[in-house]
Amino acid sequence: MDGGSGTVQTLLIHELTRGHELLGQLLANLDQPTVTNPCKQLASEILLSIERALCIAKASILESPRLNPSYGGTDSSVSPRSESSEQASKELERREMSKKRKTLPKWTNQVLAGAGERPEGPADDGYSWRKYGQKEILGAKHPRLVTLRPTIIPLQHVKEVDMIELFRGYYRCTHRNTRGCLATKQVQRSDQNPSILDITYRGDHTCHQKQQLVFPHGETEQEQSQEVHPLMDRVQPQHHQPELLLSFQTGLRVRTTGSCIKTDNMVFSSPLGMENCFNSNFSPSFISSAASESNFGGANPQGAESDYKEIVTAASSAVDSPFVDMDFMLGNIDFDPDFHFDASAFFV
DNA sequence: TGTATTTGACCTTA
DNA sequence: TAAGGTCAAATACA
Repeated sequence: MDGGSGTVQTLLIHELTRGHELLGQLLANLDQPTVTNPCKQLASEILLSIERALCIAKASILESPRLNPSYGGTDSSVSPRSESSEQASKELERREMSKKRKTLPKWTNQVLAGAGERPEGPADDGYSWRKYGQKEILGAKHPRLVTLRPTIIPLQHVKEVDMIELFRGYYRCTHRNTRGCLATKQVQRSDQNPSILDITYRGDHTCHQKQQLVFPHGETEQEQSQEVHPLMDRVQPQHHQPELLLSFQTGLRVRTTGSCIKTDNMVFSSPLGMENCFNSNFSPSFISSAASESNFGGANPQGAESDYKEIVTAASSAVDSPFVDMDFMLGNIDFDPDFHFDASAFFV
């Protein structure tokens, strides 16, 4: 694996070097007050370059635990150890995993639970999930409708909606063991509106179940929009996506505040990880409720026939993740002339 | 027989 | 200490 991390480091150095060079060119151009377009282009290229470097760095960080022989996956090749040392090791692994999960980006989807909606939410969000647990929701506002235990009440006699009301289901990526994919999701009935399911996703898929890895740089945004985050393709019919992108390009200003990137009416705080970093222009978190309304409002061709629609609400905890602040591609966004980018912060 | 789900126990965190 | 989250053995299913 050392070779792999060496390649990553080389890429990182290459991208940072290129960013530095481009920045030098930009500074040279800034000395010519009449020339503005090259500056703009250079600024875009620098951002892309720096962002690639950040993604590479993130990947390097995320990969590193797997290089560690004590990584908590199922590794049958681990040599036998004494019982006590094995226990201590397991305990250590558990704590490390716990810390790691805590830093994973987290975001929530709200899904209208249609009739027959399964507790795990949409039947297909593009990834395969494996249920690993279920817990009763304590302190839920909505009263219990049944006391559910399959051994007490036959499942066929219990409405699924009743089950959702009582429990939070825990799901993880099927490829967790085989590919070390740490993505998980939790599904529960919304406390505010029982007809809505809250689906909380945590962590990005590193298993590449659905996405292709890399888009050719010159690919059109429409082509890129066909390959969206698994959550996005539930948000709206795909033919609406170019319009959405257009709205980003024309109607929004981008500003950065701390680790979040905001627009005038929404907060960008992407949960995307390495795989999406290179091929997505936006994440589910980009869709504010306002945007959802404007795009959904009666124009959804699926309309009432649709089993559900998703309302992407927020990136609830991504803010405190050190990995999320620049996780989307700015290449397709025209910069506001007033936009100020302080690249020096990246070189401290 | 392999894979997915269920569920009680256990661990972590606030 | 209670609640959230995860593990892993038992069980179900294709």
